[in-house]
Amino acid sequence: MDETPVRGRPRSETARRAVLDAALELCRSSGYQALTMKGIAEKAGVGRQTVYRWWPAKQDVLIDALRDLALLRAEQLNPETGDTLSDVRMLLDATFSLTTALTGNALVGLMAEAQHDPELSRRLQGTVIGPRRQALRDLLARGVAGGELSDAAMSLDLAVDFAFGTMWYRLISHHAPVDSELAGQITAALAELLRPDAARGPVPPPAD
Amino acid sequence: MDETPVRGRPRSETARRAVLDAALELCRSSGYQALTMKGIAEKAGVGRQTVYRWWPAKQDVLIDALRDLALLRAEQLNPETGDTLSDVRMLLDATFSLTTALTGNALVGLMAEAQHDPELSRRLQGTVIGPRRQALRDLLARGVAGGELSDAAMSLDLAVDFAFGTMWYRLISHHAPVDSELAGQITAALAELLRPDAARGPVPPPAD
Amino acid sequence: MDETPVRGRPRSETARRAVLDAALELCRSSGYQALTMKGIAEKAGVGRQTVYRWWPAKQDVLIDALRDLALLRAEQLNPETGDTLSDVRMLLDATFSLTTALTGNALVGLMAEAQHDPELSRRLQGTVIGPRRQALRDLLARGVAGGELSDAAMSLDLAVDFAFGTMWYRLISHHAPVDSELAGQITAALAELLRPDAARGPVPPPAD
Amino acid sequence: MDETPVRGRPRSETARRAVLDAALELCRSSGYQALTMKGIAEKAGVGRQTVYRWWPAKQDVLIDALRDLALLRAEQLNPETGDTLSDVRMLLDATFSLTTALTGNALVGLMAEAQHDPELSRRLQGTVIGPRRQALRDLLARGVAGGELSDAAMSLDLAVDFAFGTMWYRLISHHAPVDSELAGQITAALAELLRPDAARGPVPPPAD
DNA sequence: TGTTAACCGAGACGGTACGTCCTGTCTTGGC
DNA sequence: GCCAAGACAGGACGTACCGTCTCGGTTAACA
Repeated sequence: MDETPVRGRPRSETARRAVLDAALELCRSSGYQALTMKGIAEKAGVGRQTVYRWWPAKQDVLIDALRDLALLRAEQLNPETGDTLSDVRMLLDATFSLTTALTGNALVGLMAEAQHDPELSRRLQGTVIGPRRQALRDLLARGVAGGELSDAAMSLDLAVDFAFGTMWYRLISHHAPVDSELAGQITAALAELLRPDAARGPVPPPAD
Repeated sequence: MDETPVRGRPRSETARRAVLDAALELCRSSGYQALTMKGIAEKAGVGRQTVYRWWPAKQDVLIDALRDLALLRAEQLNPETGDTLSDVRMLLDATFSLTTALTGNALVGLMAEAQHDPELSRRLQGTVIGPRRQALRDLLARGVAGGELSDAAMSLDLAVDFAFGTMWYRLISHHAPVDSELAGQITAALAELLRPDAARGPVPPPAD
Repeated sequence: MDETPVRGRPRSETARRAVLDAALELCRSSGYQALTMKGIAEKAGVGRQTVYRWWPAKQDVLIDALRDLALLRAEQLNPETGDTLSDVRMLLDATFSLTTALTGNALVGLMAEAQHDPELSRRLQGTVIGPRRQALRDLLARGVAGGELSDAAMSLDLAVDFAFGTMWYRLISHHAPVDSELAGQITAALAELLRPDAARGPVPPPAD
Repeated sequence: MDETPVRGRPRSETARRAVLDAALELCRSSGYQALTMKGIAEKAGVGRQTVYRWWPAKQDVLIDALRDLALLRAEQLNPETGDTLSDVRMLLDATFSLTTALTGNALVGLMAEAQHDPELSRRLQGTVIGPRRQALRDLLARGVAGGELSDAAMSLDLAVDFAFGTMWYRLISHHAPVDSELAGQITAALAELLRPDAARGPVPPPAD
């Protein structure tokens, strides 16, 4: 293979972990806005240049940290229990369990930052948002194909929006927890909305 | 009454409007993170102290700006057309129309900032989030009371989460617009979920 | 007059003095090399920007500080006691008394820095070096014109070099003090070298 | 003898020369302040550790480089032509010829650095300054002993200060060259000041 | 003719000063 | 008293260099 020959002192895994851990912890305790490259370096007991050497900005540190976490718990995006609704519930459960207190601030802060950083937005879509969204949609589509579900009355895209929208809404607003019970409730609601015999109800008149 | 006798030069309405407009415009064009008290003052052509005199922080400027906007369009949170679903749709329409390009950044940025600012969180709940949420819930509750809807299969709170969660999700993620069509789709979905003859389907077993 | 109308908060004389004093003191105690803009600001209890606002680099701070000192003691470069040698001695005395422990480091450091900073070199020549040198040369020239001295055997320029060269040599090398006694000895030597009846001795053959 | 048996790869003379040359050249072209261990290593095409292994600081590199140069041209500190003034002139010539463009920056920079580094000061005195100074003084003392010169009117120490002070003054201030002509002029002046029949002139009154 | 140990390059490491920018406060003159 | 201007103390930014360290490779004297 074209394994580039390593020259010079190899990268310190200790420093890498210390930085990622410090970033998540600081983000949890003080919030995304207060998160600072300098603060990360000091908390991690690491030189400032060591942070900048590997991550251009605090967003990159956080994304790496989140990816590390996700990899650890990447049970599976595609549970395949045979039953579509069970698969849905397991996917939602697994997803919700990633939105812990440790990661909540980071996720919301990153999403906010992405409002005016298209590149960051693209990366978040590609790593954090997109795969989960696609996985759920695929599950539902499989259910439709198998006859368990029907998208006659409601588009699958909107169904997915319902599920993850509720999650984000609660993550942002904190008016209710994002837990396993919510996963069950959402699964039940999706079952209702996509039940095979559903017919689209009468659409209310436009609001003009 | 205790009308405090005004002394000295009265506050300049011109400066006030210039500051609020500058804040929203800068937030729109450069994002919440890049928004700066100094930047607001310069864009508004106003001394820095003039901004600090009336608003302690950039959040306060934005909240005031948003309130001004909302007041302008506060047709009503409670349309009362006689038909619950029509009322719901109108409320959603009115709400969605406030999440324009001009305000989207500000809303999301404020919500992110509120993650670690309980006071800000409280104020947002009291002004931006809470009233709309309560208004929708009240509409649905009235529909249940009138027999048009039923909360047998799904709690009204979760129904509200579906509606506004989808809105926030799209505001954050930009994968689909927040428009009148969405208002119609959500209304239809709510009608389905809360239809009087709905029965809660079998809940899938827990994932553990 | 075109007195520009002052706008905004006026410059703080307190801060100015604190910076100049801190710079000289730090230069004295730790040396020119260790002198730092950051260090100056901290020692002066002043924001870093306040230093940079008025002085681009540490050299500029030092030059200002030295100028302040020199102005305070600028009795006169041209004593005019009637007797040329007395004038010479007074000029040397006044000059040597400026090369205190407080300023020695600064002077030498600045001169060293000027080795590769033509602009700094020019400014030092114009403020610190040149005027003194010119004043001494003028005094000697006046003595020659008055018949008290003669430049037959030795150019006045070299005579000036002898006087100030010895001063700088001792400032740099510290092998002997730069004090009033030295002023007397140099004056006597100059009197000898420039005595009216001096004739240039036989020049030794070139070394080749 | 205690010749430690050399084991392993011997020190690279190539690297040593490259470092010394790079240091002098960088000091000449960019000045002492801008001289950097990193810069030296890179210019020399040598690892940074190779520089630090042999020289603790940039001063040490320069001193070694200067010593190498001096050794090459160490014609002699003690010419012994039989005539004291000729000897003096040859010594000054040899000394001045070392203060080339290549070494001027290094010398002045080192002297400035020595202001607050007693150890460096001591080493410079022992290698660069002291021996030359002592050699000149010895020459003059020999002349006094032989009756060619007299220290009745002026101490030999001050005479030495005149000679080397002028050199340093011009090295620092660049207002005139340090060349063979200067050596001749200084020799003539010393002959005048130390001529056997000189009598100390009337000392001007103290300035106070 | 291997062994072997010091050499050498490269470059990551924890630090620190750089000069810039923004913060929130203050202090002017003018309106 | 409000307003613009702008100086103030403070702190984070991202860059550059410091001196130390830790790698893989090289190389020459010794065995």
